[in-house]
Amino acid sequence: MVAFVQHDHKRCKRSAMSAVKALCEERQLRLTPVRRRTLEILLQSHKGLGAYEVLAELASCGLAQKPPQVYRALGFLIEQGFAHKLEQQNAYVACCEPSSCINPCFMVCASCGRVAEQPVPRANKQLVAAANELGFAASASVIELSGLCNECPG
Amino acid sequence: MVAFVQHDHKRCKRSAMSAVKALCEERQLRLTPVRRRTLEILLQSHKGLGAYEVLAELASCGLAQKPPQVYRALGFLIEQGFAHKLEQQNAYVACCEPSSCINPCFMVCASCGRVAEQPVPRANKQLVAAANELGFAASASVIELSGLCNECPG
DNA sequence: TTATGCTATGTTATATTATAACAGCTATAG
DNA sequence: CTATAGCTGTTATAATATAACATAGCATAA
Repeated sequence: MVAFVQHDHKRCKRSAMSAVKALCEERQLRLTPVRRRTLEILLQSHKGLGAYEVLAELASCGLAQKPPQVYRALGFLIEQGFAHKLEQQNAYVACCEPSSCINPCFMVCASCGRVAEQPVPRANKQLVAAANELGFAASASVIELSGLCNECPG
Repeated sequence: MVAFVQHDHKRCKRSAMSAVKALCEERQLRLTPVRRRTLEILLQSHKGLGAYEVLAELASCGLAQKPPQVYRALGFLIEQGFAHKLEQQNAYVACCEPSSCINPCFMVCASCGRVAEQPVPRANKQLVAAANELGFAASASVIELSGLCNECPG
């Protein structure tokens, strides 16, 4: 869940993947081979992956060869909240809590590149309230912190 | 200051520009014609502008013709905190408080495209604190809200 | 079964955003 | 003046992303 902390990542991947499967059934969506593999590739990594890196992986197992294919798969995953885009990096990460995640905050380590996703309900409330006071009705947020994780000495 | 609210934008531009001039003297930086004009172009607009839109403007007054030129000018302005990049849009905006702005929040209207910049010290504190608890030392933040401004009916 | 429509995939081509690398110019300090 | 540090100009190309259209798979209802 938090990339910076020791954890059983296999378990973490399995649980995200099975949550996604369940959500797809619920929503009557097709978790096709490309989509599924794309998610697996993202789950594999604790860093954000560029679209073309994902494409290379997909290509290496014969599932896609052209940019539109990976962008479609990523688009599907993002629309459904199964993955996120890190806007700072033009990179993509799997969502670690696909069934409950809204407006998360991403922490990106400037040294090792690893990314952790964390809900920040209090900060979100602050932001939405501040925006409301200016007459702005916020419907989505991008929150990305950069800095150093606990394993990378400053 | 807040794009969504009626205000005397000429005054607003003049004040940002003179703050930048002062800061450049203070910091012994050269506010060259390209840099100055780039800032003017950004100040002109309440929306984020793409680098190539800025370049077109610069070209139309004979100040630059090639991408590296505009990216250099934007790089300078951003480094100095005189402008910001909207990561969601790959667009650039002038900073409205160049002498005091840190980790601002941007509100981007999904309908009219206008952008407002706002300091959010409380939310920033929340975020940094939440990150610290996970052992992450945050040094910079990107906070961008999208939604509807008060002039755009939902 | 077969027609129908919807969703997903495959492919070509191209748009958009951004940077590397190097040559030449200019302001300024010594 | 002249050395130098920092800007500027230019070529070329990298990296990211999408439009548009053709094809295939699948669900379902006549």
